[in-house]
Amino acid sequence: MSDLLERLRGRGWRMTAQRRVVAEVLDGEHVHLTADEVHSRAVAKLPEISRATVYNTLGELVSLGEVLEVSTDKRAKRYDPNAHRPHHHLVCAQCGAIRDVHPSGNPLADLPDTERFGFTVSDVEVTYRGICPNCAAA
Amino acid sequence: MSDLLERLRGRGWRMTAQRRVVAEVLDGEHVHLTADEVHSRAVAKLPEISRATVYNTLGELVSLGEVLEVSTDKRAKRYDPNAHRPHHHLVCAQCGAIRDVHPSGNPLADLPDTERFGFTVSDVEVTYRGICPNCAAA
DNA sequence: GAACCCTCTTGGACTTAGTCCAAATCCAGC
DNA sequence: GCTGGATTTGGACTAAGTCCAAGAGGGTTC
Repeated sequence: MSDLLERLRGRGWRMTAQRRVVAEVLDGEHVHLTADEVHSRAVAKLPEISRATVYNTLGELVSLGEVLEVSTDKRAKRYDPNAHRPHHHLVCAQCGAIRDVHPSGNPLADLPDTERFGFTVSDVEVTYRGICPNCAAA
Repeated sequence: MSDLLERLRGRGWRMTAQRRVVAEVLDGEHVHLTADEVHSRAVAKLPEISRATVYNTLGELVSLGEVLEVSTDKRAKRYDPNAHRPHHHLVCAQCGAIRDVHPSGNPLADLPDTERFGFTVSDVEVTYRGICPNCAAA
């Protein structure tokens, strides 16, 4: 993730302790954290970091394309540090667990021109829903 | 939509003025309304209906499978009365407009067993993102 | 067609997720 | 080291939705 810090510096980011911590948290575990989870992990490393800063930094990372926002219909948005490898999500309808998956086809190709209504379509987001092995066993 | 009312009665629903109004609102315009928009349209027909009732009724319709919850990453969930014809959504990244679309392939088939991690996958939700003609012109 | 039971509705308080802002802080270039 | 302007802070605020106890009103029964 020092790569990430480099890239950010290259884009004119002023490097602060807070931003470094947020980046470290995202890099540390490749799970899909909510903003609040990022915040509490960040507080563990830098007690005086504020919620507002975490939101700011996450927002900036998203608009730079370094991190993806995922909204599987749960309450809170989640942040996915795996932005550079395109992938989709598999969500357990019961416990909310999320896994990254890599399907074979390209769903963009499945949308014929007649179904585009003049839109310039640039992106697809696919969410598979089902029951995870844990919940199925219970 | 009297069909819908029939189906609901058949499932043991007590038919009240409030529920009828919510069903009418959803049937009236085939757009994707937020709960609040449903509420304000319902108030126009039945001034004393409360927000809690609208939320309750929408939740019941969703769990009966008569209406779909759509969460394109905007703030609020939207409700899609078109639950009986499977379809996906095309969302304008700028103005948030939503259109129903019917792609050709079946994305479920694109997820190989090796990418299912033991999940019992039952559903896919596909959201295409782009810029609508209106916003592109502006 | 009156009475009753039980489901629905109400409205207001509460929760959760996130945004905003003015004042204080602190990075980076000189 | 100083300084200017970008960042951070924390607390108030907003939006969306949930919860609950009390009251209302469907529909069934006689």
